[in-house]
Amino acid sequence: MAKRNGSSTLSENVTKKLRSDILAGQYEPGSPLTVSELAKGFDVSVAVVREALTRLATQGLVLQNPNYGFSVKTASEEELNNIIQARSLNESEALRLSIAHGDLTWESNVIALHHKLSQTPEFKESNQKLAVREEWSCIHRQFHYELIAACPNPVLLDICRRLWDLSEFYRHYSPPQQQVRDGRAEHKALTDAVLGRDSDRAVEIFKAHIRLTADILFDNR
Amino acid sequence: MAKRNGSSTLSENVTKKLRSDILAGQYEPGSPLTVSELAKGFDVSVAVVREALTRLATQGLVLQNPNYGFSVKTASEEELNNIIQARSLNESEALRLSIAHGDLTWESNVIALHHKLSQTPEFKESNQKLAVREEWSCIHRQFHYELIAACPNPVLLDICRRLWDLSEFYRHYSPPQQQVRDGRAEHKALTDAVLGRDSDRAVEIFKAHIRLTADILFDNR
DNA sequence: TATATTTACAAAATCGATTCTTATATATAT
DNA sequence: ATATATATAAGAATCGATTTTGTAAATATA
Repeated sequence: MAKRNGSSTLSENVTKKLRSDILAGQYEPGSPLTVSELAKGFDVSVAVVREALTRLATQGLVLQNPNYGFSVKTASEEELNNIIQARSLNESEALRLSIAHGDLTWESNVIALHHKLSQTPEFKESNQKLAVREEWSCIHRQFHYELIAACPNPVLLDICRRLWDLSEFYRHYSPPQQQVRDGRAEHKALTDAVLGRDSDRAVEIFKAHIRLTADILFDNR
Repeated sequence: MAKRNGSSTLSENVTKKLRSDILAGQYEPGSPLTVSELAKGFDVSVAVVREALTRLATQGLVLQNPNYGFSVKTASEEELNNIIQARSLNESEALRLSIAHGDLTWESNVIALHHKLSQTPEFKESNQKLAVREEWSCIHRQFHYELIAACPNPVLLDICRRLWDLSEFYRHYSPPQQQVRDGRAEHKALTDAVLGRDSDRAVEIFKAHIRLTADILFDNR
């Protein structure tokens, strides 16, 4: 850090790094984020870190208690359900609109990303336990985002993006998955429905897909 | 400003003031928000204003161009339509959930706020033109928020709150209304449907209500 | 004249230091 | 023993100054 490259700002860079660190599970949920410590770690001033934390707090990934400082967002099954419900609502609608408006280029991108996703391993063996690979995580996100990318409503897309971040948070922090389901089949079916312009079916599959994700995370049966 | 009261922070206060100023139409859409000027105006340091602007930028009321500064959000008919679409989706769902979960206290609050709203004049004559009264604006907001207050999903409610701010922005900045419709009848019908626990009807009225609001603002026929 | 380079300036971004808050520990009083 | 008051230290919030960036005017170059 400490040096600016091109036209970006330190605040922007620190915000991105901090966000991806939090989403990648670098910090425990609820653990304090001390401004001065982070500033030392990133080798920037407190103002920069403060601005980054303020951004993340407004987005809900970080909590802010006035005069008490910042902490990583906490996790609860109840909140995950609420996030899934909101995502289900907004991403389904975005998906419908995307299917209705997508052109050939969009179709091609969906196919390309589905292929990429299907060829990328989801887990890695590290220290006896399964860990989600960051690369897969990234492609998975791109795939889901591409599905709704043709939605012509940026306001809706922005909501979807933020809700995605919130669910992504849970993917890394929750108790380790008991079962490993085959997401590949679901992604394939979803892609087929989308390319076949079958909105109802695509939405149906999508809703089941994210519902199941939540269930597995907290091991509901 | 310059002095802190109780447990709140300067940043919080400035954020609130700035937000309500923007929503009340104090600044032109797209006009620059110079940090140092605002700091002088509020009698605080630049850091405080910067933090406030960062928050508002993350919420979409302010635009931020890296190394170029902040400006008030711009307004377009297209964006208003997108906001209305997102609001329609989220607030309708929140309304359904609220109607399904609301208890007696909630019912009473809805009745109380509807009464208050119905007894408050919407416009005031100032310099030949109609201006929205801030007091009405505030009660109107409270009324709509109370309708969905019993929704048990805070994530959804937060989305609704933000989208409300974005539409509120348009209420003050758009070209002056040609026609003055009677919102009272609509609010009455909406309240009746809600208290009668008729979700479908309530949502139907609500959607028409906000659709009409957008149409009038940009004078669509 | 048109284009490129330099300079000057205003405002943004960043910094390091100072002032406030809160929580904890210690002391004093009931 | 419990409650209240005081001291202290860690960290948040704020400040004013410094550095960097982008814009526009001025100058130089083709």
